[in-house]
Amino acid sequence: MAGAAGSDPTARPAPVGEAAILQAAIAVMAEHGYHGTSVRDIAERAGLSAGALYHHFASKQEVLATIMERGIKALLSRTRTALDGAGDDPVARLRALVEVQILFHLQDQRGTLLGTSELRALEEPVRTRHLAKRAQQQRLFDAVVADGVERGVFATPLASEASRAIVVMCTGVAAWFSPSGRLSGRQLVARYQRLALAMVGGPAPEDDTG
Amino acid sequence: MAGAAGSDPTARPAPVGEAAILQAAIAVMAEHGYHGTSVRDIAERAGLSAGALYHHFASKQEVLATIMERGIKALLSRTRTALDGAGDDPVARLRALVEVQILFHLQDQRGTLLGTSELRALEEPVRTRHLAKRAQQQRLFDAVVADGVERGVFATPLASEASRAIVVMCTGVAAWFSPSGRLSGRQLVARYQRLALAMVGGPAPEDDTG
Amino acid sequence: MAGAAGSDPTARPAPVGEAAILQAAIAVMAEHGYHGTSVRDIAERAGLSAGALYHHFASKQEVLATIMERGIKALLSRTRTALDGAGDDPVARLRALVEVQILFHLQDQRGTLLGTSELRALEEPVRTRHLAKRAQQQRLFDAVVADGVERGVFATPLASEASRAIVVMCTGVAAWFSPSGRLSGRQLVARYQRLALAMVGGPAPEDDTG
Amino acid sequence: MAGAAGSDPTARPAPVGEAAILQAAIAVMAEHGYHGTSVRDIAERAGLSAGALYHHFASKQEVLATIMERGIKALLSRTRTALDGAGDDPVARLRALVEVQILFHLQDQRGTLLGTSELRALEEPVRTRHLAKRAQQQRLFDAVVADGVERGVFATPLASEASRAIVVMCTGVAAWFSPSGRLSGRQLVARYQRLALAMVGGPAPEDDTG
DNA sequence: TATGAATGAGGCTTCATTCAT
DNA sequence: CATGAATGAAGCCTCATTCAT
Repeated sequence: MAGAAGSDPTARPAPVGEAAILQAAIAVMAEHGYHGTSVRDIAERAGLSAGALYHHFASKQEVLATIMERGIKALLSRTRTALDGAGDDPVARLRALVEVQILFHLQDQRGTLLGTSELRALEEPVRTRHLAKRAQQQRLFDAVVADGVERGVFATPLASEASRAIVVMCTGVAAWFSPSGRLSGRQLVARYQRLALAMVGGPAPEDDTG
Repeated sequence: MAGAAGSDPTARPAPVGEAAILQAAIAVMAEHGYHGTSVRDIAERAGLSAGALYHHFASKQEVLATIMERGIKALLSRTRTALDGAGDDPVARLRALVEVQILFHLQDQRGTLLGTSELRALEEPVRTRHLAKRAQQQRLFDAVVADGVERGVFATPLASEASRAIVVMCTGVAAWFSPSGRLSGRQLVARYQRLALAMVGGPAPEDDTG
Repeated sequence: MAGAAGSDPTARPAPVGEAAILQAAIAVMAEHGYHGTSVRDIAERAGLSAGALYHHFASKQEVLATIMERGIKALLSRTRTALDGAGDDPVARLRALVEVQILFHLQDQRGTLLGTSELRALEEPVRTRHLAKRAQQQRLFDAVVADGVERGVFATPLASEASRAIVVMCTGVAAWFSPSGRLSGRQLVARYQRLALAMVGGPAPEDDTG
Repeated sequence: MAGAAGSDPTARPAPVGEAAILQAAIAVMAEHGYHGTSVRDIAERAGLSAGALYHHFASKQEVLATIMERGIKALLSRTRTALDGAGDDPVARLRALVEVQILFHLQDQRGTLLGTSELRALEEPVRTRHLAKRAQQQRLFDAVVADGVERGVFATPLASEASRAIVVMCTGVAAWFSPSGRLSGRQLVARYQRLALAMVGGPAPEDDTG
């Protein structure tokens, strides 16, 4: 069994209980969607019976809500942390934003897919709360871009469109990126940083495209 | 009844039969997804009984397949037509691509949402065919960008990333655009054209942001 | 099959649809109670699948509500009709009340059992409505007894207790009466009429105990 | 905590273990019926977990059986004790029967409701044993009434109907009596004694209706 | 074509019961 | 004794699909 012996200190134990269910649900729901996934699908993948799932969550909907809430909270938190460590320069701040956005969505590709496609399956009031957090996240980008424009570092007349497009394109990587593909995650970050700077009319970087 | 009298020559008659079903299905499935939508939901919205739907389509899956196939074919066709009329200049060609991409997704916002989120619900072999068409569509963008780079009109070292990001961001408008919002469709086109040019390192345009 | 041939003109056709379901539900629920009866139990007894039941009723609860509402309405209606035909004499009126009460509960023993034991399973607001009708029914008895007392025909100082006890004892016959038992329904009516008159201190009748 | 300190010598300690479970089960089952009550409902109300309940009873059915058996035994025993203390006079004996019957059902209204409505949920062979005890109880009334008739103290020609009706009406008080209502238990006893005597054609009492 | 009843599978959830801790 | 996680059966209900009318 996975994680049975103590031989490999780096091996994570197979998740149990709540964690196993959430992980299974992310995997299955990302593939088939909320309505296309049955509680049995989730439970089977998590290694327990359908009924047992209800010892950890009150409903299938609560499973989705938990996934969505944790996901957006983690993204917001990591984004804020990145900004805190990025200093004052708008270029550095935008690059930090793109980096964390790309890395986050790559590490949690399936969660991201869920987050974008299953918003409609989220019931109120969780849905409204979730949308508010997404708007917060967008505003973090808006503020950096606006600040750069104000200080003359970014030259675009399309601050808000650029800001939204950057978020959209960074989120979009989750839909097509493959870890076994042509580019590594780090390379992708570098390229999208450059792309983002181009979109806001920032200074052209030295060659950093890996 | 809607569209009964011929008084208003611009009023489209209420669609019937197949057309009514497809229109209803797009509306309902865009909101709740394929698996979140029942045949009854579609039929009710189309104004007939669930059983009657089966006189027009063999299955719910066939309804989805029809929507998806028609959608991607129309997009490809309109894209090709736009390119045919755009002349030889890479800038004009890219602008034409962005224009048709944006306008198409705005005119059929719900169909676009379906196309991106319900690919997973499409069964083989339709799914593979659909993916091939999407790749064709992407390659039309890739070719224009690559051509521009080759001819020195576009300066980006990230041709393929930019090309994909342009498609992603244009498709993305369907998810947030509101006809009653700040920008008209035409203004949006102008701004996304400029944004796209910035992404590929094209020549900065005169001010055209509306 | 029941009702297949036209040979017996008195044979009622096997009920179908709604009627079959209600009849089946009364039978099964009277035996096992609302919560002890599954939708499948009802459907099987009615000769259809569990799913088909939902073409006729929105829920199991609606089946119960229909049974209960029809039952109490029929009882009230028959009671009022009986009073209308009973003339002015309190003795005749009380006898009419007892007669209809007994006959009704004998003809629909299982429905009566449901009505008394499954009130608790009835959800609001149907439950409150049902209780109001039951109170109306009781008041019809109360009025006859009070009138008899006022006019000196009944001698009891316990009008309201007697009135309630009469209703309780008449309703109670549904719980123990057997058509194959010692007494016929008509005999039972005669005896309970005499008993009721005794309870209100009415005039002793000639011998009418069958 | 309830009953924690010994300060109030009249306060009963909160029941624990078996007693708590039985008390909880009576309360919950009287309201929702056997099948409408889950083991969890009982356990929660008794203040323990569902699993713990199985340290005290082998099954939900055993809980019901225990309640029903203890109830009918107590009623029979108290009835016999009352008869033993009532002397030889049929009037006194019938009054004693009614008194104990009413008081018992008032003290244990919910248990009585269970006893009448959940007989059907009782499995064999407990059910048959229970019915036998109920018949015994009825026969105690039958015997007193028959004796009174034989000795010319009661004048009714409907001995067995009256006897059954008396039991039914006395049991029925559990369904409607409210301690906060118009009548006290003692008053109710007096009135039902008078009513019972009227039913058997016994001698009219002095006024004792409280 | 259209309907509405029917079906059998499957959906989410609850249940009585067991058992390791 | 008590807990809480687990299970397999079952409960209510919805679904996609079929078919007689």
